[in-house]
Amino acid sequence: MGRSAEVGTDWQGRLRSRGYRLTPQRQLVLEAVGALGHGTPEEIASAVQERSAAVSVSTVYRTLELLEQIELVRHTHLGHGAPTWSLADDHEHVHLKCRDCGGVEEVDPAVFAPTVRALQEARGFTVDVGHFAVFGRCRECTAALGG
Amino acid sequence: MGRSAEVGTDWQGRLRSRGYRLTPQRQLVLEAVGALGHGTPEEIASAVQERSAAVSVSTVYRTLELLEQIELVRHTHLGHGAPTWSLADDHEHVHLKCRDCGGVEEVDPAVFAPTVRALQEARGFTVDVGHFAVFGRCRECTAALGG
DNA sequence: TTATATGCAAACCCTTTGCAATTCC
DNA sequence: GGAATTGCAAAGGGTTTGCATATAA
Repeated sequence: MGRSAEVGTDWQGRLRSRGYRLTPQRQLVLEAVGALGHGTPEEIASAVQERSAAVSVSTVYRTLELLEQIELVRHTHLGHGAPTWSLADDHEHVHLKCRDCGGVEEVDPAVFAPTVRALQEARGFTVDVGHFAVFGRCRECTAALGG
Repeated sequence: MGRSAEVGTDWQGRLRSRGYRLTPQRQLVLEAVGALGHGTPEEIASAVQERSAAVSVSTVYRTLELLEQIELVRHTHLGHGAPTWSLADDHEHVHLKCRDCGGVEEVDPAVFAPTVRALQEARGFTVDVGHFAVFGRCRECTAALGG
């Protein structure tokens, strides 16, 4: 949380080259995602509004969708609530979500390499390991179960 | 879809032994999940209502939660919409969801064995492979991308 | 100038909740 | 009889949409 990342320098070009306009809102959203590291649309909207009062939530949603299309940001589903957004070129990782305590830990995507390879070969399916969290029970909660 | 499964015979005992009551609504929900194979709360409610007109949606939600606690049903998040519920003792599988066409295919959980083992050893994290779908791009959509 | 982007408010989907009436045990 | 369960309707979170206004190019 709060780990900040640099926004890449080519974002203006990525927008322009596809005929999209460069607006203050888009810049602010992109910077907020970078500054937050992870954030829900609500959190991103708050961060943006600290800098510019009246940026609407709809604009945040529309902007995130747009920025995702041009691969500047991505989002992950951690569970029931809102998804969390981060910069696309930030260090990728997989989220482990505990069913009992609700805690989220991060793990290197390399752990999934054998599975990713197997699905590619068996099904021609190219996995995006980070999009959904991995669900289960963490060490502490397993221990607390007393088993 | 629509693949039906038998509801186990001990469900009445599982409810009673924990002090829960046996109600027509609970039986109907459980049977509907079995008959549907997979279903969203909305779909389950519809199926139930064909048999008994005025079973409310709230009851379906409350019942699914209860039946999950006593491990008679389980649910999976396939993406943005409502989760899909199935019988707990039905053949377990992992869902592969395509980012482009939105299609869902099923795969044997055994594919995840190496990853599950690695997470257990490295983190003490016990994975429930079926709870979230695996996201990516299916063979057809990859081909359609033109190489 | 004008198509694109925004703000606002209302609508939307999915789910939960409070409460009075019902029902299982 | 009394606690557990239900139905209803309202509220809740998260997200999308229609439309008039504003603005980047």
